[in-house]
Amino acid sequence: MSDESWSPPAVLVAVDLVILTLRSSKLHVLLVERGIEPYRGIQALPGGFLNNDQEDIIAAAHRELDEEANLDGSKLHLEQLGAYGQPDRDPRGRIISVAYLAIAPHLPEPVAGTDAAGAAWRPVAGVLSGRVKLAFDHRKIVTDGVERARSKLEHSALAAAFCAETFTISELQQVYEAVWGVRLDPRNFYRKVQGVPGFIVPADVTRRTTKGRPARLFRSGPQTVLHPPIVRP
Amino acid sequence: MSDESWSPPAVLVAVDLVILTLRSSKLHVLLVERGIEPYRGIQALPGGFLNNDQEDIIAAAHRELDEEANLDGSKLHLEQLGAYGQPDRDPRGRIISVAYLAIAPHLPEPVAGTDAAGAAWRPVAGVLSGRVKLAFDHRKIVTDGVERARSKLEHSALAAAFCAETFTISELQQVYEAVWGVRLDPRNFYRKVQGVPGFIVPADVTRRTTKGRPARLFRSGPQTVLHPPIVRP
DNA sequence: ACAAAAGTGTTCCATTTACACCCATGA
DNA sequence: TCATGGGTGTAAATGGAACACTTTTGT
Repeated sequence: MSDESWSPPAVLVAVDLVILTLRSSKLHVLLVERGIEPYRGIQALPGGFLNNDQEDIIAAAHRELDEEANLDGSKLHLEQLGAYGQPDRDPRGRIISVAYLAIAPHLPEPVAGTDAAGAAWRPVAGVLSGRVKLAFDHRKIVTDGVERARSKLEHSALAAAFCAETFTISELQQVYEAVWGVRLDPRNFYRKVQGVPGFIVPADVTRRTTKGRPARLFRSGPQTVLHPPIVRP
Repeated sequence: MSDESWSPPAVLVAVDLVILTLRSSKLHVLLVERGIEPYRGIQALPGGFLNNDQEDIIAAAHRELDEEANLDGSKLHLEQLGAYGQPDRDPRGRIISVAYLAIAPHLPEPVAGTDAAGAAWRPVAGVLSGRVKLAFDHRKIVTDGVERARSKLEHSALAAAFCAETFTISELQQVYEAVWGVRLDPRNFYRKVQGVPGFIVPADVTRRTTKGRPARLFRSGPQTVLHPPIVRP
């Protein structure tokens, strides 16, 4: 404390990404297989170190999103989860990771093309249950990310980030059902969502059709906080 | 990326504390006057650098809580707010700050004795409105901390952390009113709080008295998440 | 015509709100 | 006995859950 020659320790800062999306109505997270030690061959979150000491942390998150997941970060939802800094979390030394939560829309493309070895969408259920082993403290980070997403569906317009630019109300319902892991009544959901001013706005008279009566299309509205909220059952 | 000799940049990591408490039924935050440049003489959050490269971040927060605010960290609520890492946030160079939110009970003691120059409880209203100037990005951090507290009052037992070991229901109500900045009906609040199983439990038949009918005393219950929640009006 | 999904109306029930009222104590 | 805050009862308003029912399309 009173040591004049003392100077604060410098540490390495990494960024890790919890990228969630919906595939066949199930919640998935993007994982990569580690190509180097430690945890070589084990699944891990995409991420990496800051590029230089002038790079903003969220800019590094955007960059990794592009490099490792081939996703245009400027378009999708990205928010900070927090800092993970247990001294022993990385055997290479003191590394503090700032984790981010990203939500990717369900794109028609088959898989995310990436330069990282073996990047793949994995069902979140397998990760949370512990059936999929993760490197470092990444399972804890995924758990926190999923809980954040679950919580934010209630009070924010986050659900729309899982959808394409335009979407039907039942597509939106599938987001809530997949993330929360519950079944919702389509009729009540329909009105509840419509009853939140500014959450979703009608997109033209356009309609899309698969089977049954075509649904109206909507796009994300101006409101980011939901009044009233869509509450979990 | 493909540069073999590249190594990640090391940065300095600091911890900043948003310590909230209630004084005369108003929400206050602990600020210190900076004794050195940059921002000498300006109000700032208590905080400091990691002690060494083995110190856990939350341990550093506990230590600063003790050093700068003379508060026993083991007893009060402490949770991470997030990492603040804009490259230009500190003119001395690249410093990433991990911010924590702490809730201190309203102690009978006059002021928190501290070794930092001019530590004092300041009304949060003055800080949020911009009337009190803060160093670095600390105003943003306080804003985030207060919003976190407001939000967590709804779904968690955080409010009890503002109170002494035992408290009356109307004291608990004052917490909600001060943090949310609203008036609540005492009669409905009384029942609503009692209707959440495990939130508060009766403490003996003991009672305290000032004016009017003495109130029953309660202590914090085992439940940390509130079912049903206490919702903001 | 039928299946399937979209969208509407309505009933029932739990929760919330507003407020009248009673209780226990100090001065 | 009066003022003051603690605590209870209750009726009206609100909002959510459940579900019957109508609409619009493809086959």
